[in-house]
Amino acid sequence: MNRCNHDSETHHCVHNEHGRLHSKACITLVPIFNHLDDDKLEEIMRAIKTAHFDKGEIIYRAGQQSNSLYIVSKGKIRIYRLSESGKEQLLRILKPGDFTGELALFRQSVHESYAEAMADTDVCMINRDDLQKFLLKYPTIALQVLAEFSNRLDESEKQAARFATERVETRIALYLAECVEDQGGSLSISLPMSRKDMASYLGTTPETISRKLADLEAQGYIRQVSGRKIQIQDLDGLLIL
Amino acid sequence: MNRCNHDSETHHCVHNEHGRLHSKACITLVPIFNHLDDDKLEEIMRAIKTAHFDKGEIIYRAGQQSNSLYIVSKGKIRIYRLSESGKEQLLRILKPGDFTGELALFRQSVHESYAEAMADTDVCMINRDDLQKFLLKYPTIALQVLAEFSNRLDESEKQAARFATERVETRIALYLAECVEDQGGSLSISLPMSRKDMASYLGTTPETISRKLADLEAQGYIRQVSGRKIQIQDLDGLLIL
DNA sequence: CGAAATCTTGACCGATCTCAACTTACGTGG
DNA sequence: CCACGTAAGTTGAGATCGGTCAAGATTTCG
Repeated sequence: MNRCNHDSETHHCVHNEHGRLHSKACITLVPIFNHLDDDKLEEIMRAIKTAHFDKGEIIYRAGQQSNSLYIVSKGKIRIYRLSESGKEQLLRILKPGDFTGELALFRQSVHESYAEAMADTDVCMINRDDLQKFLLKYPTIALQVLAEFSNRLDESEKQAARFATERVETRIALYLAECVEDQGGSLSISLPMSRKDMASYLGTTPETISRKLADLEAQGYIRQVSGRKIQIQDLDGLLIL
Repeated sequence: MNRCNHDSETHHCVHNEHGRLHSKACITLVPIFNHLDDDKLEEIMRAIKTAHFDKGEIIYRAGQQSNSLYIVSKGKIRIYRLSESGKEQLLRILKPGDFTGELALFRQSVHESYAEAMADTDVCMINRDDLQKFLLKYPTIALQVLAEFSNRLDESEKQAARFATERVETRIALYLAECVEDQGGSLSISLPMSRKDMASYLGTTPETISRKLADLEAQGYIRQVSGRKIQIQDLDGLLIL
């Protein structure tokens, strides 16, 4: 399964011509670019390559040189870190339109995290030099990237502050609140990940997730419909735990 | 002590002309700008205002509109967050040359954190519109800001991953390792903050910090010289805790 | 030199992790 | 379409880490 040695991902299923088909759909998804006019989009699309990764494949790993920005056009990507002692923490899950690989792109450095395809996924890739060129040529893109980074930094600091100060039950409750979608009147959730990933994301264990969800249900805040389906019974209550 | 209502900080001790004196010294400290030639620096300095904050004053607080980028020219600034349940987490301490206020500047939004002068401090301020103007006019600045954001995001995610996966003792050990300075042969540390702040930064309590430092000393990894002075006896040992 | 703040230490308790058994859901091949 | 095997999720019991509260020691600074 270790077919991904250095650079393997850039050799893997890269289509340039055929990519042109996908890239438009892909790139217009991306907040960073979608303010641009067609000419500029066209220009950027010429620089884009696409690649496919099978479920379970590693797209990049910590320590590897970073060469491009990856934009998800289909599928899902798990971004995670390994801490000093080797334990894994799930940072986020990318959906179509999200991008990754930026961290290492703006410093002369290497990836700090791992990216793994959670399903068969297609990505659009822009290499470092082309991206820098576009950022200098069209500074509004840089402003969009700055805005995106700001959001992500805010997210990350918020998450860190929660780890530092909140109990597990509270972190779970806050996470549930973030997942809420209004389904015809009632507030419901469909969790985007397994208990194991949720535990990794929230800095706990699957067992504790199970127990705390059961507690929240017993206290009447939520109702567990099925494994990943949850109904919120008392959102305000959840938020003041 | 609640003299800082909305906007108070922008009215507080703003000097424009006299500021000109400080700004050059200040701005050349900042990695974001110091690649620029003198003409551009001059232009930027004209947009800079300076302000002074007394020890303990709040420079901005969460929920406030963000209007400018703050660059520390003298003193120290504590940046912290309040979590949902109201507990404080120390995010970082700014020294001269560091900047803050960026988060809210690149989105149309408000501060998420608090900034408090830890000593009498001078800051240089660039307001939002001027900054955007410079970023568009001199895209290399934007690239520098992107690099800085990348670093900060990396730091924040690393910190979050540590909270999520490492025990307190390990977090303390890793923090100590980051503070190490080579003092003529022997590795020594002088902690930049109180136990209380360190606890807030590392997501624990002052009591636990005391205890764990005592443990680390008992195990021969460190030697506590005085309150904030520590000698490292076994750095490798610390790092595999 | 003394008051106040900071830091340390102790005793206790609770939250959460670990390990293990058990149950449920899921995907595959017959 | 069902049976089976495996992965995922749940539950329980016990152990541990780290937090809380309180007392005592130390440092800081006026």
